[in-house]
Amino acid sequence: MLRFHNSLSRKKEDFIPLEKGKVKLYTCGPTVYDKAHIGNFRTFLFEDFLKRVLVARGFEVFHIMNITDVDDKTIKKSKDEGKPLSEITSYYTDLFNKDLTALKILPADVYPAATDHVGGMIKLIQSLMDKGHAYQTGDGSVFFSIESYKDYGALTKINLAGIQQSQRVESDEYGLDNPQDFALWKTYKDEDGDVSWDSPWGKGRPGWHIECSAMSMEYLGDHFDVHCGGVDNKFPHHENEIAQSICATDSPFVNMWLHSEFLLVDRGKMSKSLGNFYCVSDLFDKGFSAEEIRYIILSVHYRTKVNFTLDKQHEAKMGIQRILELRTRLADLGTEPTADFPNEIDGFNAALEDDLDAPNALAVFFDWIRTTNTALDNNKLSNEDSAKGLNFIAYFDSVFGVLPGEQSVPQDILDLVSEREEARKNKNWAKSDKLRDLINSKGFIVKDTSGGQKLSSK
RNA sequence: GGCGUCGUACCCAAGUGGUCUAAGGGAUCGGUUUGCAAAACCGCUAUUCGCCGGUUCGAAUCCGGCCGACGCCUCCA
Repeated sequence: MLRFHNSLSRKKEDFIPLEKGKVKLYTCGPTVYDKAHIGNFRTFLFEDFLKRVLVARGFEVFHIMNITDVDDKTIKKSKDEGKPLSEITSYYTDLFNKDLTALKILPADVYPAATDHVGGMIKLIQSLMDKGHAYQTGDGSVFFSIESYKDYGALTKINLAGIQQSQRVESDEYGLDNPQDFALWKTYKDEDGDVSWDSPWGKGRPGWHIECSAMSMEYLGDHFDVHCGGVDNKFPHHENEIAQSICATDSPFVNMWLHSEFLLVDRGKMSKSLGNFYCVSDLFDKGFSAEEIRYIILSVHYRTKVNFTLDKQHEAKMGIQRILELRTRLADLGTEPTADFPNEIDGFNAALEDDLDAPNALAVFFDWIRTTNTALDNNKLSNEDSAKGLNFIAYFDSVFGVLPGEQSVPQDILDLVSEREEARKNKNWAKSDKLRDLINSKGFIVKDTSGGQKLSSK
């Protein structure tokens, strides 16, 4: 039985989907105004891990990730660069997709864009107006009245009386019934340029929170299973989403809220001035592989802050190497086809099912690796055991995605290896060692085993 | 000020009332193996879980205080 820590109850709860065997999943996507950084991808990798675990445990997952392509930041960028909003957002959406693919993140079923769903948002706002949960201010904007929803603050246990008043009061926030009321529809301002839609409340654009409500409901229905995001989205974003969704539909909204913790770099927030601000492409430039990035991030529990440092690459590299090493040993041993797994898979699954305890799952897996290596050393592994082991490794990787694909070896390396073979036959150790160094300098590791030379990439 | 998370070996990191004299990984050193290496395996590295009290037959795990780190309350994942 899968259990997840539900942010609503702050407890681990048994996961029971609304429809048996199927999971409706909504994850907050990027605002496409700039390159996404490694912190953003901590969350996307957590969500990918969640999805992979659900799939591995036999669930059919229907996954929606929105693209926020209209908001203050995108509009500002478009103005600053003097380009149409759509040009900016499609450029950064493409970059985002490239990063997702590069990091082996399984694609969502649909990536709805906010600008394609303004109609749905207007309907929701209308419903809120009709039911008295929303009101229009003097300048034409529409706000949600948090006092109209008695359970407001359930997610973050927010104490409205004690909340610190924002120092800043924007023009469209004049005339609010309650300073914490949030915008559903923002009336048109000159700086919005040509970004506007017509609505029953005049020309304008939607507020941020309403887009997730509209798009999740459009694809997943009023009531669905899981909604994820980073912790910083709990308030106000998710709190507001819950309020407006429930008030608009009079239906329960989301059963299970999962939030991933922050990624820190050098123990603090990333900042461009400190030079510790990394985009995915920056890390690739520094020689990180996608698998190493995944390993570093996934080897820490999603509700624990992860401190990203460049020196963790080595740890990741070694861990991955250890797994690949065993995979090669098993494949070399020979196999007898079987669909079974080693018994250790039970402990592995138990860890995953206990609120995605990846570190524990890794511990179980590495324990098994040691046991299996010992058995191999003692010639105590059958071909069937070997096949089971390979199945386990494949299953492991279907969840973690940290094993690189087979890499072809260039011909010049193969030539050096056969030259070395010749030298070894003649016990010309000096030449053999020299060739080993040369091969090493070209990015490959050669090992001498009882079965001859073995090549692997560094 | 309000809300919240966290502090476990040299480093990373699980565990959250007894099976904990605390998993797993990385690193170091020693050993087996090897032409030498590499890989693999074995051993060493926390009687202790930020500090101080308390509850309990029993606490890393619960409660209180203190110290320290971090986050949200500003359309930042």
